[in-house]
Amino acid sequence: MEYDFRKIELIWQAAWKKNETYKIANNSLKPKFYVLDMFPYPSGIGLHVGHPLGYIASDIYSRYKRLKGFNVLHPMGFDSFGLPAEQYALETGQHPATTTEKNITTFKSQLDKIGFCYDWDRELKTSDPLYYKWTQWIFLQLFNSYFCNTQKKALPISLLIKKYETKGAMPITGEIIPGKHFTASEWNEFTKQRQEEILMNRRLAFSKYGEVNWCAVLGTVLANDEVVNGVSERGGHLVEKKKMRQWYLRITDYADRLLEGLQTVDFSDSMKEMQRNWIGKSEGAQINFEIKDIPQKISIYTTRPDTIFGADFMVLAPEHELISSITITEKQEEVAKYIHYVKSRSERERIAEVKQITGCFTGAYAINSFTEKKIPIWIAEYVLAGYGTGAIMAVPCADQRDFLFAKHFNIPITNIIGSYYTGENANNSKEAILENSDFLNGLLMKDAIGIAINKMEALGIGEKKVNYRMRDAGFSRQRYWGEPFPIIWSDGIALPLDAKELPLQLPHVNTYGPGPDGEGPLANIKEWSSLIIPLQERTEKELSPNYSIMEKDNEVPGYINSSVHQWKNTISFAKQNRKDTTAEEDIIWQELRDKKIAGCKLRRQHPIAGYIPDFVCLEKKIIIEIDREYNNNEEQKLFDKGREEWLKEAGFNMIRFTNYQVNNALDIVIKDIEQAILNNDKVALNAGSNNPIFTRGTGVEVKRETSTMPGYAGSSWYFLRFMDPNNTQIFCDRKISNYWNQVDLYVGGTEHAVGHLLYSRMWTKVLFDLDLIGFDEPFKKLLNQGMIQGSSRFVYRKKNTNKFYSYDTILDELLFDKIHVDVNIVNGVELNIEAFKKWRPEYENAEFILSNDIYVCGTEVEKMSKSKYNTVNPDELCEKYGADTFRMYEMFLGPVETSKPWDTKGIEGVHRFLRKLWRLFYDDFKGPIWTTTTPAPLERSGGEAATDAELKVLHRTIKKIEEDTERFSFNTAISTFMICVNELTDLKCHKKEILQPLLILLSPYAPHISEELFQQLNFDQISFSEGDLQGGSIFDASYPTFNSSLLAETTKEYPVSINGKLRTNILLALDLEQQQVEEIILQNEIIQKWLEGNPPKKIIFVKNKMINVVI
RNA sequence: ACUCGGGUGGUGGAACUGGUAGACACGCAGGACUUAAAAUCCUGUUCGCAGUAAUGCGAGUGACGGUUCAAUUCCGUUCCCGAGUACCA
Repeated sequence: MEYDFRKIELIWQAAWKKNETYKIANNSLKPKFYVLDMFPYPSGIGLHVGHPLGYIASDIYSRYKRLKGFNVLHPMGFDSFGLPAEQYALETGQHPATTTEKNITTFKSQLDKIGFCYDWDRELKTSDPLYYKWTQWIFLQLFNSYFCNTQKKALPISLLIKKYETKGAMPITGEIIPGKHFTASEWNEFTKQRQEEILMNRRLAFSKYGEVNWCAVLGTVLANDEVVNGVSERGGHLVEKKKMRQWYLRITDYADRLLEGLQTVDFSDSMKEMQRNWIGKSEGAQINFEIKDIPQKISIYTTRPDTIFGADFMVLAPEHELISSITITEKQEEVAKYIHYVKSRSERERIAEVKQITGCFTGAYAINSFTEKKIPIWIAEYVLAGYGTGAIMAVPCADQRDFLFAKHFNIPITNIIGSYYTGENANNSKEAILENSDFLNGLLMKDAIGIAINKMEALGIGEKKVNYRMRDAGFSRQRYWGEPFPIIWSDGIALPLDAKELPLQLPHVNTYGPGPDGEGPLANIKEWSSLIIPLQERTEKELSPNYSIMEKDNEVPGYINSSVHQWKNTISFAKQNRKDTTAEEDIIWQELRDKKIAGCKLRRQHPIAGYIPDFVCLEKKIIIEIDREYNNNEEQKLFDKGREEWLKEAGFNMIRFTNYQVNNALDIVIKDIEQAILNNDKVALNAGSNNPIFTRGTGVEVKRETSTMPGYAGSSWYFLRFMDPNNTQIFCDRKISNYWNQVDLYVGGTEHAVGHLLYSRMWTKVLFDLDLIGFDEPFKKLLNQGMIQGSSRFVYRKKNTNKFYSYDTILDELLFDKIHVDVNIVNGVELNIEAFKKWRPEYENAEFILSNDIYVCGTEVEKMSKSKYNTVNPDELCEKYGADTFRMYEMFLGPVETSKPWDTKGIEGVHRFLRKLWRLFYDDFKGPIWTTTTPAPLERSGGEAATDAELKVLHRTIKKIEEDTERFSFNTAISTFMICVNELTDLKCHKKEILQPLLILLSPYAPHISEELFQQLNFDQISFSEGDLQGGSIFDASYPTFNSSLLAETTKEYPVSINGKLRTNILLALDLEQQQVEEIILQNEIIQKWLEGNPPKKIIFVKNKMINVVI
């Protein structure tokens, strides 16, 4: 019997699914282990060979841990909100929900072919309302919390309000600053707007005016990475900064804790470093300078307060707010000109011309409080408005940029560091002894820093200050395909929705273009965003319980509205309706007819009072309506509304869907229906009826927030939802999150180093502070996967001809067109000429100039991408070699963390290994050849016990595989398997005693073949050929235990070196001591040859290692 | 420019706290089986020199230098490649 991997893999994948082998319980006596892959975005292009690398690594580790006796959580889901789907929708008109769903299906089928052990019952999609309900809920927690600076943690904002009401906001020491401090009674006198404004300054999720990249031509706001060199990535249109109301997360408050937390997690040094750089903490001083003749003060930030006496000028950022008030009259024109110049400079120019020195003097002078010295105040673009205070004191002798600036504008330079300053360059050393520095004279600079700050604090002119480079995280996007904010704006006040009003669903739209004034597409849907309800506009008639659409309405199929006495008529209409259905109703009915949701049945066209709903759940009193075209008719809308009100009084809630939704987002429709029935907490799910307005809005200007949340919203907490994915009461049950706790192993690429990882770390800390979870770091250990690059192939066509020259015949590449060729039609570097001719019609008649009868292609390592024709599809490899081979080859390629180019060629070697393994069990002619000493009833017998040599091979393998898997060194583990199989083949070992433990070791790496052989070894033919796992899966076997005594040796082949250079090997007993060894060594012929009769200077002997003779 | 990684055969890579450099695999060369091919198996394969050969000698982990009985591993200088950050005061 041959190794038929196609058949084997299909059987076992189906069997594992059927037997729920990967289903994981939330409670177990076993210790827990949580392995997680970074949330993938389901792109439309599908997987290439680079994507599964990390998934395979985490899969191996999960299976290994399971065998080691852990309860292993290893889920998978999709970060399914995001721009590409929306972009695609803009281009093709297909709804993002539809394309996303399609992509996920493809993605999943690709993953399944590789045989991962995901518990698919826990699958998540961030765009699923049942999921983003909780994203919105957590947002509300952030909105309703503030960071307490004394306790250094998040607290409910209600505590802050209480404090303001009773104590106000007063300084602990020092003066009251108007606008910042207030008393309790002042607070209570403030208008609602003012109070909300103050609270907004403390909320962890807050809204303020911020700058966005606005592209007038595209009429939309662009993300930073959509702006390249100051123009839009698409189309190259001009992008300018525009102030708009935006949402932010106050991540800066968590900067210190994010830094401290890094010490408790096991991330790579480079990863921690990146995060530290991003946070960019610096300690220094904020110093206030008086301005000559002007009452205001300039506040500057510096990390080197010790150099204050070397401050020869001040520099303000061109955006600094004091500029207009300090500039003297004579300089005003010049300053205005300079500011205009700076504004006109595009981002591109500013970056490109970093070295160019520009600036402008304001004519104003600051005063050094220690010396009363006048210091000129300049403006220059090298000072950034966003960092520190947007103003610096320039110390040219100690800072290179200040130095260049001073030289350029001929500003005299004061030397405070003696010989450390050469006049050629600035010197930023902290080791110099200060001169010309008043009370700091004679001090070492690094000692002077603290002394200077103390003095400034004592004099009240400055204070110690910590600065961060990190900014608060922008949290709104003017886009459609994201979570809507559960926020209503009413007269400038942001009102949160109530938790029970969640999820606030994304309304379905037909166009995805931007809204007015840079708002997102949602702003176009007035019936969703605008919440001014014409309550008073409704007529008496509509509100009356007896309201009905009269006889004429009978013409409208599907809708009958009558008073009670028309009941009989109604029933016969209902019967008729059941026959005359619409296509959309049929679609829904197919989905729901036999499904019992929460034990409830759904009926179709079942009369309720005088009304015949499309579908109704009588038990839960929920009506489902599918709206058709005529429901958009204004008159019809009024009728519908009245009907809805009336039914509500009868206790029926109505949810509505459009035909469009049914046709394009059926899964969401079904899910909504299920949830409405499951919850039955009177939460109306449909956007139109989800309306908090009656209690909260003032009715003047009430509208929903039309921005949506960014991609990282859903991915910041998904690892928690995986623990308890179906909970309808809370985002994750506390008992369950206590059990699973942190992610023990998190696998993913470095591209998420600062974005996703920082955000999810912050969210975790907030949830921890609010006592919603019991740990404050999400990921205990991070394993970075390297990128798999593409190895591109090129053909060379002589310019203006159709002649292709083999790469090694080419002398001057410039005479040729270098063309990417599909790597799948190249074998190594040899082009498959026939396939190439068929590849593109224009190459059909191509001529080839060969070398040694073959066409050699050029090669280059590039990013793997469709456009470079260097992608390799995992499906094809699984088809050709099997998933086990594919998995092992990806791992065999090298360490998981390093990037490397893909080369399919080596895959044969791994495949050969699996076939060789198979041959330990099966002979092509003889069939099964394994033997056992203790045969099961149906097993072949007559085997002998394993020999010492065989046991040694096995146990050496156990030891090494365990060590290597434990340290994620999968490539060396695979080598070890190869060595083991090679050795067992040499030993002609076919003993179950040896082979079965080997299969268990191998099963995390090659699950299909291992399961197949394991079942064959233990159970009868009939059961395993059907994929029957009655006898238990190999994944529930227990891991072989390593027995060190089997490896104990009594002798060793010692390498003997002369002066460190290996000369010979000598077999010695391990218990020999130095002296005995020396005696033996000196007898050795080769050693004697090298000694040439002289005695050795020294003999170094390291037991069980080596011997070195020094001569 | 700064910070962090990394440079080992024709290729991917191995060598764990300094102790036999090149495991394992690809590729290549030769051979066996076969009418032939595929598949499979066997042998060789860091480079140079000498030898029919077993083998011996020399060089060798980007380059140069140092520490050490011994360095791919530790230290210093330098070159190259990759990643991240970028006027951050």
